[in-house]
Amino acid sequence: MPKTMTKSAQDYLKRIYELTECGLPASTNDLARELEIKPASVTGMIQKLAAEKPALVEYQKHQGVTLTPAGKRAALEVIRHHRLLETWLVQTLGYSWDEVHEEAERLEHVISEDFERRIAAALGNPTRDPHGELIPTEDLKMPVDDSTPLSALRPNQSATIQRVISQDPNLLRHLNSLGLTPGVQIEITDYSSFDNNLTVKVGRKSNVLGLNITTKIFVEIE
Amino acid sequence: MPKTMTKSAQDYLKRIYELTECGLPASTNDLARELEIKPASVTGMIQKLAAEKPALVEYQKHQGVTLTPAGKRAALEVIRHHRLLETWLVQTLGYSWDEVHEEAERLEHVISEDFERRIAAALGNPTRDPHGELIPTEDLKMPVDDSTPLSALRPNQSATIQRVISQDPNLLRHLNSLGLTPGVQIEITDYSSFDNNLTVKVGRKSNVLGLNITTKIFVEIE
DNA sequence: AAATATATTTAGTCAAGACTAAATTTTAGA
DNA sequence: TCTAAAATTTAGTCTTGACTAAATATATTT
Ligand SMILES: [Mn+2]
Ligand SMILES: [Mn+2]
Ligand SMILES: [Mn+2]
Ligand SMILES: [Mn+2]
Repeated sequence: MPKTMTKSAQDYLKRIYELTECGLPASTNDLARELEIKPASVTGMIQKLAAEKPALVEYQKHQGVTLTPAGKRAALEVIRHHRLLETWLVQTLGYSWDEVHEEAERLEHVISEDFERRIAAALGNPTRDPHGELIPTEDLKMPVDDSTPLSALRPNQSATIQRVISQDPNLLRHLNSLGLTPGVQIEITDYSSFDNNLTVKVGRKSNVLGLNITTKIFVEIE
Repeated sequence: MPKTMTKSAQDYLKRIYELTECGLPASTNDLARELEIKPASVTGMIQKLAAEKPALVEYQKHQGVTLTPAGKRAALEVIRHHRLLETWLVQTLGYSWDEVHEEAERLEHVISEDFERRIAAALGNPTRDPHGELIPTEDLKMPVDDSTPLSALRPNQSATIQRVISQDPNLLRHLNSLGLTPGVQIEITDYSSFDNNLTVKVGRKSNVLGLNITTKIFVEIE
């Protein structure tokens, strides 16, 4: 593995991991948008990552990038740091799930492997972070997630919320106020085919949720 | 205050603070040694810090540097981070006092003010770190330390260890094994004027300590 | 199949922060 | 006080990772 890894390289690899989870290469433009870096700069960094020995990304001009095994390991290392940190900020310092992302984004690059092991052990080797995202294992395998988007459910189905994919603090606070957080049981009571709204019952309260929300909540059907 | 502050600038300011505690300006060479950076590079950075608006250091060629009020505030902010982090790593993650310095050295630059407040509160606003160093207050005042170097004590004097100024893990482990840690009561039973060795009683054990050690332990005389 | 629009890459620039080698002070010794 | 040593600064270079503007390749329309 490459001796040192800059914060920048780590952030690129992490984003490439996320963008290629669907199986397709990550495009320069998508990466640029996610990283908030101009496309020209992204091309430059991609070429550098591809030139490392061993290569961290597989790159062909105009065809996007994918991670090599070494790049994937590096990405999973950062993602493990990030998700353990978020979990730990929530559990031990009383952060709420909408406050942890930014902090973890900076800490993830500087903690030691020792620190990583200590917080993992202190938390009891958790498998999911506060948003329900799976935490890569210590040997850097990403567990498989078999959850379904809430948007795919229909009336009379029951489910448990597994994860919420959003880093938008406002949305997270909103969902929290509705009681829509990982672990919570829900039931679908209505569906409108016109706007794809779902009526979701949590406890004794019901809420009508649009696609913008239901595609971001993933559940396990019962 | 300057908008952003790089890790480098923070490390420079922290070292300048430490080197100027005695009242004298910090020399280029001393800074270079402490920072493990070549003197020529130190000159360059000093000039940059002096040119900031507001200036962070007072600098006259060949005369060394001192901190301006703004530079001192920035230094104390980093030192507060460092010492709170060390305390917290020891208290909540089971680090020993010889393991925390390196980790804190990296974390100190990336934690938010929110994080700082949270760990300070969780620790009960501690006044000293695991080495007994005073922690700057939230409003960035450095408490005064009235402790005496152990080397100044003579037979029949009793004292309590306040702080140990060393970042050398080997020395710290050695002192730990001798029971010479902050808070511990000691008594001087012998002194040799030839080599300045002191015989120090801790509990029921006695140890003969040379100047290399006795100048690094600070005590409160009883 | 052109023509246009979009995406991507190249070329050249910049700032930060380090380094080496050479020049210049300052300090200390004889 | 003059000289040699030590400390410090200057000048010029390098790497990293950004940026803009311009060139080129790919995709989408007509
Ligand atoms: Mn996150
Ligand atoms: Mn990050
Ligand atoms: Mn320390
Ligand atoms: Mn540091």
